[in-house]
Amino acid sequence: MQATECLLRKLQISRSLDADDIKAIERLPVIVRDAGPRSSIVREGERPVQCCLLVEGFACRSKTTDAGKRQILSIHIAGEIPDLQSLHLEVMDHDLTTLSRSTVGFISHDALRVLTRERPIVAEALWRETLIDAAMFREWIVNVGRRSAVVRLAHLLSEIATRLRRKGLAAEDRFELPMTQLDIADALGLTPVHINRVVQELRRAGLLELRKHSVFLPDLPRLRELGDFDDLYLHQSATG
Amino acid sequence: MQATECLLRKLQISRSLDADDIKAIERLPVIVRDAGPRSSIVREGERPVQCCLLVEGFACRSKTTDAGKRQILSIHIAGEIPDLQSLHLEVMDHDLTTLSRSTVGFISHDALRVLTRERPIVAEALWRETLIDAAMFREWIVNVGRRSAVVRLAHLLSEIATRLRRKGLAAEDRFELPMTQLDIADALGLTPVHINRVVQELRRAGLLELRKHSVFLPDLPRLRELGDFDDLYLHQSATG
DNA sequence: CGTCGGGTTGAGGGTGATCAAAGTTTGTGG
DNA sequence: CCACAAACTTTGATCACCCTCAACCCGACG
Repeated sequence: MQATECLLRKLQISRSLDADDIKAIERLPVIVRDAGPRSSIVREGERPVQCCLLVEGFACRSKTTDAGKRQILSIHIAGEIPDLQSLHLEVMDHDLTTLSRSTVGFISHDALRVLTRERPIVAEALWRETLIDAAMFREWIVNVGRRSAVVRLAHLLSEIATRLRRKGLAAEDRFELPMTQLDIADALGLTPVHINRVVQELRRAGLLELRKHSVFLPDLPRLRELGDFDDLYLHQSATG
Repeated sequence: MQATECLLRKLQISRSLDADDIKAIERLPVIVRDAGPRSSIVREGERPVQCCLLVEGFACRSKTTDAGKRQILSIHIAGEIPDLQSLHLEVMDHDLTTLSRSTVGFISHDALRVLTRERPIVAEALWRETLIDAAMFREWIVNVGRRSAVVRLAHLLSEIATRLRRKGLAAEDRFELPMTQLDIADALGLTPVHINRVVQELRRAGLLELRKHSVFLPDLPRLRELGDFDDLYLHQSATG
């Protein structure tokens, strides 16, 4: 019950599920497990029979090119189902890996399919989640395709801060982020060396304090402006 | 009836819809219209009440940064519904524009919602389409994030060739592509000047003939290899 | 025939990559 | 609690890919 709670919180933000919907979700059989840091949940090429609900911790999706370069596609926080797409896409086209030590809940595709076929409103809420995912991918494309290194980093930090805040997982300007500078580099399509320099640039500008894995953003408005960040693409506003 | 035909062809590739499903889709009220080249279909910030079925022609989705740089997010060909996500995301987070003169069919959200609530299998087929969309975004991120200019272009051409072929819209190695070099630049996160040089590099390598808008790919296997292209992410294989 | 969008070419510059090494923190086992 | 290894961060020097700016060319179209 605890595991599905965070899922419920997420889905209810945007949809009004009725009491039966909520009960049905709470009845979902979830197998909860702990996962070490940097452990693989699913890999490209596999055909999962379950989805992974991230109950606590951080995870990321990534692909690796023939040349061996890794590109991180998205960062995931508690309450999200990073591989929901596997419900209708038979084979994984990317990897899903934890960043921090995490607790994950596995929900079988069968159970989810029963749920979504019987409860179209729940199906729509889940569908919507995958659409928001896609919206975040679009913004990610813009970030790596059309912005300079500093702006990319400012944007990434702004996004994570905003999402953590929305979920009530952290203060907006201060949170733990279990990514190394190498991870950040792979997220932004840059090299770790250059990330280091850009981090220092943000530090000097008074926009970032980063020690180990703890982030403090002293001036979020300016960071957002620098990062060309507009949260429209997160599709969380009250009005829709 | 003609307009929904191409949609049906698409959905049936991956799903076995029953006769009633098919009838229900055929009964969808579609308003068909012609659209000039480079005309806007929906813009960022709008709240569409309909989806756009691309019956003929090419379209693309794009976003523009504060700095005024455009990033193309995807190319769309006949039979696709580039803004299907608007069914569950109230406001557009990007633009949808035609590339060539096109014919488009508009289907109201209301009609689609009725259809998907009554027919879960159709809903799943449409959901799946949006998931494939997301998979293409992921690959696009890798393309702009981690590949060199030549490789990016080779990849883009390989993808378009493969998709056109799959839909039976063109021979795999020869097709019309109504994109200028500026469009290609915006798709790959590069400048038109550099695209021009890279096009010439592919020409010299005997991998591309590009005249006006007609593309010929003399050696697709080598182009695919150069472009690091693996069609897994298109999720079209017979086995899943 | 002139204009315009788009393609092509050249020169020079800058952002970020690469390579290499040293410094720092974290974790582990003695 | 210390010693050591491993992982990560930082710094410096050099390099290359791609950008910028600018001009010219070409074909389409009025």
